[in-house]
Amino acid sequence: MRYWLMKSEPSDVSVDDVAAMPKKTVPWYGVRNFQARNFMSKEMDVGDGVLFYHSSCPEPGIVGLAEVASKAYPDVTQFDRKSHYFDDKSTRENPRWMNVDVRLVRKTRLLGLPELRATPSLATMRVLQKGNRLSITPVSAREWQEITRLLA
DNA sequence: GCCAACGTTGGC
DNA sequence: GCCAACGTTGGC
Repeated sequence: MRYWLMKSEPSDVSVDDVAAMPKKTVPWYGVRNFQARNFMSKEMDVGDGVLFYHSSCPEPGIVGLAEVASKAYPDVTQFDRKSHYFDDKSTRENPRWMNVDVRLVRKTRLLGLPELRATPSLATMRVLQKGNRLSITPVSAREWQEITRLLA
């Protein structure tokens, strides 16, 4: 069992959007970074814990607890010419991009960036490091426990 | 809108 | 394989 932080732009897919989905499940499409892709395709397992994070918005931070709900499979948006995420280097035979499904377990209060930064036990979190841009980062068991405690 | 940080591309 | 140029992310 591992833990992850996954960023989404709420103007694209917000925690409320996912809460409104059937089964509260969404394909985590649009990841176009090899390291983040590899986390999904090589390291995630069904049932792993996920911190649902809103980025590029007025109040960035953790907004929900979720879980990995499927193994990785080809991201359909890479084949869609009309999609912002279309990739002409990708073919059905050799897809470059994969995604897992993520199921929202529960929406939480906003645990915003300032509060994360103000919590000494969370100083190790990748998302708090200067210059971090990765949209998917591993979270340690200790960090996960501290965050679920703050959200209890 | 600014800018720091980082990833990718492509010429050599 | 190096590295400059360029593009993107994402907080502020």
